[in-house]
Amino acid sequence: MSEISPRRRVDDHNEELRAADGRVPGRRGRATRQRLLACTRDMLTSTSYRDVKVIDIAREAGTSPATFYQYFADVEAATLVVAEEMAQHGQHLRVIITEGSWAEGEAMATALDLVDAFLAFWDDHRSVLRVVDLATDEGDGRFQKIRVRLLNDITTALADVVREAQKGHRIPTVIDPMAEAGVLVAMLAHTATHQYGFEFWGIRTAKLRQSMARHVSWGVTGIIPPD
Amino acid sequence: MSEISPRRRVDDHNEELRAADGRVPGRRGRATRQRLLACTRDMLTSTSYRDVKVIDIAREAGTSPATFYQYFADVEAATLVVAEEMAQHGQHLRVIITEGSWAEGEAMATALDLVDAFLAFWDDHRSVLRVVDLATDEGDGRFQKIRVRLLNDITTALADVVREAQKGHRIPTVIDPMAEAGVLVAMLAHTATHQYGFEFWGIRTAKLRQSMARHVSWGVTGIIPPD
DNA sequence: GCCAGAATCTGACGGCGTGTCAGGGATTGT
DNA sequence: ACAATCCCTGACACGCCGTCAGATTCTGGC
Repeated sequence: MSEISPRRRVDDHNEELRAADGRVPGRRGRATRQRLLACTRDMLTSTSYRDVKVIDIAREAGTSPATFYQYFADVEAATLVVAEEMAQHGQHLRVIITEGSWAEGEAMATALDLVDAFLAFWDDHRSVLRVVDLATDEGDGRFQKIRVRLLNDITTALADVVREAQKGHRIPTVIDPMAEAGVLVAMLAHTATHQYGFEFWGIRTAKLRQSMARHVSWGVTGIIPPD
Repeated sequence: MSEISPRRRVDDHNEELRAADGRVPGRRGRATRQRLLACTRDMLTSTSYRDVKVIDIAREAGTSPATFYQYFADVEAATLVVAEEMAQHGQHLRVIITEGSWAEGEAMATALDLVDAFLAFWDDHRSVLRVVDLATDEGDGRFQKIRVRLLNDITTALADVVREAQKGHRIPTVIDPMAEAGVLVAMLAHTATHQYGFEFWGIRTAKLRQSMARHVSWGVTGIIPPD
């Protein structure tokens, strides 16, 4: 049938994009693709994951289901791209850890910055993050990869701070820096995900923020924060 | 059409069970219902949540889709019952907190017991728990209720320990006991959920266990655990 | 054991979403 | 203006959903 075009140049973005039939999409095609991605993101926030239908995304984007399949194999494939974009935006969290001061008297403030950034980021991307979490947990390697890309930088950055504290003998060496950092990230991620649930049963976010920052600060420096 | 039977006696279980047409199911009916529930549980563990179909559950249970709808409105309704059963089984986690000793020198051991019980419980029920998490996060009140029933007892039990430590001035009173307990439970829950993910990228469960127990122990008693 | 009546199950059907073509518009370069 | 290329969609076969009416199985009284 249709032979693969020998022209494989992509002078456009970073990746080699392909439509279902092997074409390299042009300007109009890429615009449609972006529109579909945006609508996927919207559907994800307004609809239960189980009920996100190709036909709805297409309708919302003012196009037909067949067009959707030109660019994505299924809803999951589109979601994957949306998740990838989100992970890109998460890189700034790392900077807070590496640039901030973890010295005595300043660690708590840095920890609070980190907590705030976490809560804000999770709030902005909650709908995508919950799907990433679910799919990762179900063993989907592609989503797991994204989740790792997002969290690994943060975890290793925190682990570095732990190692520093271990050099100063403020944290026992039996503690594994990566495990310690991972546990802290887990705490941040889960609390951020269920922020609203906590509020719902009477716990104020301000108080959560304080408890979290306290654990982060102590966990990575070994110094008990001042009251 | 069919009037509701005036016989409302239920001398059987705790709840008033009704089939789709208002009947009170007898022995055979209840057995079928249980079979469908078991198969729902199985499908949930072997299939991505999005892809759990009524037709598959029915086939697995050796019956027809129409029979499924006799007992449940949809897959979600059956999942809800499965989740409720799971929450019942989680009550034993509370006992570890209330019965265990949080005295200096013993708190770390109690914390380790709690962590182990958490990891084991989450491992047993991972597939149901991830759906509960997703649905809760999507704003489904029924699943949220179950989640609360499961976690609230644990959280309040931990909060009580925190309050005790505050009386002894080992934890500053600016800390909100429920917030502190909630954060610790979040840490336990999230780490337990993604246990395999951690292993996958080189962090041993034994080390996670240690870091978590350390945070729990310090968080509720204010005492830095011995190395 | 037999039968009426209740309890339970299921075949069949209309409706809707999926995923795939082939073919028809739209856009671009010349 | 006219190809050549790019992009979109109508139409279709398939599969699952959710609901009946009616068939099948069970139960208690005789």
